[in-house]
Amino acid sequence: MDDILHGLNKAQREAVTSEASVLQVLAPPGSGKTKTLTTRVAYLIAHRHLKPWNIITCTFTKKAANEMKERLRSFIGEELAKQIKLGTFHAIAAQYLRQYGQHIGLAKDFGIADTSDSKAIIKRIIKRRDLTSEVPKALGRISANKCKGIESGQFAQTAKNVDQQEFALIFSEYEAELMASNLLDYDDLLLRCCFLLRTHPQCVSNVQAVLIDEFQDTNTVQYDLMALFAQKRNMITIVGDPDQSIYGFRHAEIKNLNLMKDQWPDTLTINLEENYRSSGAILHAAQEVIEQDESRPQKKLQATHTYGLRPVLRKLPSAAAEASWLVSEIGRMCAMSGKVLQHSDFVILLRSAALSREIEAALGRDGVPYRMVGGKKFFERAEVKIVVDYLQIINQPSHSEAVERIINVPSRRIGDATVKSFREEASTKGISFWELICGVSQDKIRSTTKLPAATEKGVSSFVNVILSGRRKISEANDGQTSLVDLINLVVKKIDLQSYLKNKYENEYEARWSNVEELMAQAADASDPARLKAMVEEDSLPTIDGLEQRTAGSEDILSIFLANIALTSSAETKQAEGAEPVQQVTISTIHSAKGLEWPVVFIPACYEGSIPHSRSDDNDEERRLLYVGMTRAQALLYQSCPIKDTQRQETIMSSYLTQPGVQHHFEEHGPLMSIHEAKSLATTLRREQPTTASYEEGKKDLESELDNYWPLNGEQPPEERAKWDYGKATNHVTAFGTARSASWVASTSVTMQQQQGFSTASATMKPSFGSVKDLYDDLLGQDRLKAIDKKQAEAKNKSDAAAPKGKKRQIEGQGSIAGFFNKRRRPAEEADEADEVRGPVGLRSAHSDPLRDVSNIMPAEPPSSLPSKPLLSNSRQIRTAPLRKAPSARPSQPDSGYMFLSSSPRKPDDAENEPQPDLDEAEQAADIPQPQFKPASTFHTTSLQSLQQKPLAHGRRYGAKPSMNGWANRSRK
DNA sequence: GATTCGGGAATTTTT
DNA sequence: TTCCCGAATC
Repeated sequence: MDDILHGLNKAQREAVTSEASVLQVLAPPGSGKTKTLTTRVAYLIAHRHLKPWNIITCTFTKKAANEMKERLRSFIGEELAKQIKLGTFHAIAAQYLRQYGQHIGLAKDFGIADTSDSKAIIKRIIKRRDLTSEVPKALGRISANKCKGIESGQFAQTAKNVDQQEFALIFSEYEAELMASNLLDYDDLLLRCCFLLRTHPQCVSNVQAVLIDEFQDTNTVQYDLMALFAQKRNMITIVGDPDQSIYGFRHAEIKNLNLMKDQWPDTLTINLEENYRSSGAILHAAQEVIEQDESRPQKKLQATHTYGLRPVLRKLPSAAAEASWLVSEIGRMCAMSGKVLQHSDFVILLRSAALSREIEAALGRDGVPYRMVGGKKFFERAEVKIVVDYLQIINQPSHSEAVERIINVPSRRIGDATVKSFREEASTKGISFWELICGVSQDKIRSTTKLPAATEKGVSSFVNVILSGRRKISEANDGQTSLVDLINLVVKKIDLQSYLKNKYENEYEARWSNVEELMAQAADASDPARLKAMVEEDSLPTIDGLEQRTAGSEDILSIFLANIALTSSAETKQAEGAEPVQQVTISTIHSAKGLEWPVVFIPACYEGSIPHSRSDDNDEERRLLYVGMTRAQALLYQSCPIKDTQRQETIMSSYLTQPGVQHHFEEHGPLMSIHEAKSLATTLRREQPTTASYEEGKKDLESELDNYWPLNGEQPPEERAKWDYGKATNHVTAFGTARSASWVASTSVTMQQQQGFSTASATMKPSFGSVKDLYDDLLGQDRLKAIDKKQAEAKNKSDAAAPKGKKRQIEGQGSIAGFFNKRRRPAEEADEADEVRGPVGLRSAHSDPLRDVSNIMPAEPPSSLPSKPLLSNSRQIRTAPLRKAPSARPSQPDSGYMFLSSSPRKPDDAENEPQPDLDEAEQAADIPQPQFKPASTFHTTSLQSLQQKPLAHGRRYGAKPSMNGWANRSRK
């Protein structure tokens, strides 16, 4: 008992051990939700003597399911853990349908239609009927209805206006086509399972407990399914957080929380309130954002960490600049943190996967290893999909979608027209597409479709591939089924290698390695031990008097394919004993849910991206940003290019420009003094960096500061010089100066402020300028030369060795002088720019800030103090007022930086606040926290596989984003 | 007449 | 990458 409960706080413990039959655990991000749920499962088994195979646990993503499985394994051991029915709603539903589907007239080998199948079907219906509906809209509408449990017949009866009737037609034809191909779409899996459990409650008569993760994301059908799973004993535990509801587009119903209370009036609700993940500064900022939603009930959120480093909100000239800044910050943080941070500690969270382009390119340029999660999935990559489609058809030839998709891949001179004719013929003859072409090629059917000789040959070669595949399976039935052999057969028969070589030329290797990856996975799945485990895991407990169809080894292909359809991520298993690959993660915010990283970047924070222009639920977009922000443990970066990818001016996301938000952010990356590096390590519960390791890390750094890109989002001088040559005068009149080297010149802020009134930076607090001035001056005068000197030395050194990352080195800067001039203009040189800069009013007050600090320090801290505690009745950690700073600012640069960055706690705290400080953080450190293990839990792109298999072709993380396809474009 | 090929445009989030 | 269009090609 103690073992299991060890390390839980009071509320978590209460939730885990609760006697309540129906239990809701509501919990903010980072409060150990999933941990609580997992522990409860273990507790139910160990102390309530529930049988693992009678417990159903549903998650929303495969990833979450795997995480939980992993954790359970360490809790109750491999044996027990694998017997728990744990998976996504869809996976569990599919399991029930495979085993009991015959009771509702479902064929055993039903296929699962993925989105592209569904789209293709709808598209065809619309074309055939000459309708005006748009495919994605129709699909969404179909899904919306299905999620609410409305079937096509029902809808047709209530359809009134033309629009509804047209949709009713699409809906019912869509259903008919699925049926004809023996396919279930994602919604069908849930719906049919509901139907099964309603009509045959015996199927779940064994179920003792049902647990649901991320309950706020359930839709109506999933809710029903949950209730049906639990119908015998009504033992339900859910965990969730309405603030993290980001699946409205998938018809999630937050109402389900209340519905549950209505349905089971004795539902017990337990709130978890303590956040163990993020630094106080990050929580404050995130809280400020989520509280903009006024319809939202107030909630407690208690930070357990120190305030830490303030989040960063950075402006940059363009998406490309943003990407390159981001990559340089990753490098800088790795170096400046005294070895506390490494690549795998960073994640880049995107609103949409398409935003990854520039970032992948920038990472590639600097040779930073990365992997992409979400976005294009492994099994949807064209070359993989081809093979998978062949397998689908071999497994189940009635899968007409797949047939149509690849009958002409590689080209067999079977074009759209032929396909269309076949399709129509098949439907008039009442047979499937496959049956038709099979008959035609064997001269058993006289086709009405006229075929040229070449096409006819193409058809029979296609049929041949499928038939030999099927033969292979039936032969293998008595011996060993080998998926790998099957794949090899397909690959050979269609000569996939030549096809890929032709089509992708220089990308061929990467493509082919994806196919190899698929084979590796197939090999993995057909390993006898693994196969046995798979079949076992896939089986439900037997129930007396209920006929069950069991999976045999001949079903390995079915199971393999079903797994593919229900898998968002193909995890590449880490080779045992191998060093985990250190790589940065790129992910969509949606896919990052439930996970955490030490450092989080959220780029492209502008209107249209987040909130997304296509979204109609502003609150959900805000929650999405909140989810993104709260993934961060120690450091959060948000950024906004002032021009988007189309070079259009952007407006910063309104969530970040609301009054009260901006002062939670720093305008540039942290200075990362050794003190800050130590505090970072504390938040992460890692070993403190030593002075030696800190200095060591900095050695090879090009710049110790986030100072290359001007804070106002303009181009840095060098880049401007490139682009604006000859147009400089315009800029002088419009912006004050073309040389807006705001990053270092002591006076640049003056200019920025003037500019601020006419640009987005108007939200900037004027007083903040002086702080920045001081910052700049310190840099300029005290530290700068030393830094540069060291850098120049380092540079000389590294020049001798092979220089890495030369992207920002400036041409003709062989001399150190050139380096100084261009990279870090010393303050005295910057003065000459003043003339162009105009009024210097503000500047006069602190022309010598080093001597006269008190003059420029505002009486009250301008911006760094959160306006209010997160909640009035909770103990909060605050930053110290800056006013203490002058005295705290001795001549040693280090402490000066410390104070400027305003992140570490100040002596004031001790007097004013009951401080949950280091001591408490250390207490918290005793609590074992959910540790995310990126390398083993994530989908890995082929880029990783490229790295793991030493590449034959010498291109690792190449100079271009080789996998996202955009590379095609730049290829001539 | 059908197929292929090239160029240009658009691309939310997930099971 | 996919989709669409129109022109070149079989």
